[in-house]
Amino acid sequence: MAKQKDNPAEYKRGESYLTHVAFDSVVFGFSGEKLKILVMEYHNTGLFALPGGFVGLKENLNAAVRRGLKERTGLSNIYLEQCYVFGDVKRHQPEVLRKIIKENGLAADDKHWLLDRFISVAYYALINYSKVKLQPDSLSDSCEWYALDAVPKLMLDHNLIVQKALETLRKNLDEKLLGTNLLPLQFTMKQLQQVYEAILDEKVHRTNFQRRMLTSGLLIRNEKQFLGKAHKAPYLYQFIK
Amino acid sequence: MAKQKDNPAEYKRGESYLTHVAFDSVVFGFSGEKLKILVMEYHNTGLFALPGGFVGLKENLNAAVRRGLKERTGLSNIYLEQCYVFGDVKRHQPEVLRKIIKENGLAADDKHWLLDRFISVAYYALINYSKVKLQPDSLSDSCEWYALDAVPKLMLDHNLIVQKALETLRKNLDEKLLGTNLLPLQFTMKQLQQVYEAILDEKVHRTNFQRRMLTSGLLIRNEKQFLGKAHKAPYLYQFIK
DNA sequence: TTATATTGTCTCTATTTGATACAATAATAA
DNA sequence: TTATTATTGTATCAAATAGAGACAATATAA
Repeated sequence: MAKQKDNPAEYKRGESYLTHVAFDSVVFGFSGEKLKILVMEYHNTGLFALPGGFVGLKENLNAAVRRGLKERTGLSNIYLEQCYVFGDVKRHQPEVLRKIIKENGLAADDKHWLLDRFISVAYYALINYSKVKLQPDSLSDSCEWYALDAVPKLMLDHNLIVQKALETLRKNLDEKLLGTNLLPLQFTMKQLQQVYEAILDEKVHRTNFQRRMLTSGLLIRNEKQFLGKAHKAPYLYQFIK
Repeated sequence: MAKQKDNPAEYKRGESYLTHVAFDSVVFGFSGEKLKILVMEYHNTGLFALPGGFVGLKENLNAAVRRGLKERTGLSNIYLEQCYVFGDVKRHQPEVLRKIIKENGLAADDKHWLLDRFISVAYYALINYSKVKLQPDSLSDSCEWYALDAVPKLMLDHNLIVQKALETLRKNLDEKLLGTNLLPLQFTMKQLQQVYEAILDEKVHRTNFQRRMLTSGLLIRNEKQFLGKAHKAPYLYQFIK
């Protein structure tokens, strides 16, 4: 639920956002054969959180999430899916938010809109890791990639959100070769296999995987990729839209 | 987004609910070999809507939805799943809500909380049709079953919500024999097949369906059901929890 | 030229799915 | 009592799909 907007007065009073509604994004990237997600860290608090934000009074929910992602990653046209709404009362922990507000030199009176209860709509996003330019916002001093097996303890129920996002991603993985969203436009079969293995967290049989991908009819084969390695060069594939 | 609570003053001012957050439920039942859903009609307005409601200030989102369903159907322990959050600006149509408020003799001043913009969390529920005792609320004069192919034009984006719920249900149909939630505790294979056919809106191959269900290991076979028909009596099955 | 690591294809088998045949049977009609 | 009828449950084909491994092709290094 990290903030992403920075317009002074309205922002402080929360007048430009829908009250009680927030969103959080689990942004997946793939690098070094690992699945990673974006995590923000707040100034001087030791608190980690998922990138998120609030919905403008005249803004579509999905558009708000895209705006947030754009501000953090610089990317538009991101693959994005809703995954779950977290609406339990116990996720309301004003003391946590108060800490963040205080450390940022804002007035943390009890009426501050950030101290209210929020329902959070969770999304997951799949992005091309190498295209991202990370941008923290004014409340946080970093926005960094963390491998899934090294995600720190996050505030509120954000670790739960990560779990739910991963489950949803796994469930949806096969429809239209979702995994390709984590790769550049052109990729080798091995890369695609590694993405699958990272998401499913299990090994995949190489030649059967290759057969399945090729017979899916969703890939087109391009020229070969010569990397100067002492073995047969792989073809480059790309997803057919 | 039909209201479901009736406590006078607070209700009018909306002080007991989270602002901007609503929920709508697509309640599926199975009867007469058809899939049906619950639809409410508002007094004197010709407006039809899904049963829904709002979330208490100290109430879990999921609990609010269960409360709503309990009030409408009398049932607890309903099978319930989130399906999507509808958060577009264009679903905000205060004139529609104003009409409902007016026809119910309430003060429809421009500040009425119902006229605000709402994000709606859509759920679908699967219930045992024969167990339901329908209850309209004070704003609506009916709460009735409609076959899926005979659902009237609903207010706002509620027809879209129905569509999304059906899609989600179809996608989830196979996990843990979802369809059994629409049947009594014990049922014949034919009934289960009819539920599948109603949900998928297509015929299913009888003996292959039977094989698939039996090998799933999720059904236990009980005694036979003798209905006095001039043919072999079917076994009764039930879902293993 | 040979060796090496990897890629792409093929094959063999096992499993799952689709389609059909057929025996079992609860009530009814003869 | 016996034959008839509409189903139900099971078995058995073939076709499609998935799992496991063999092997040839090949881009570079030795």
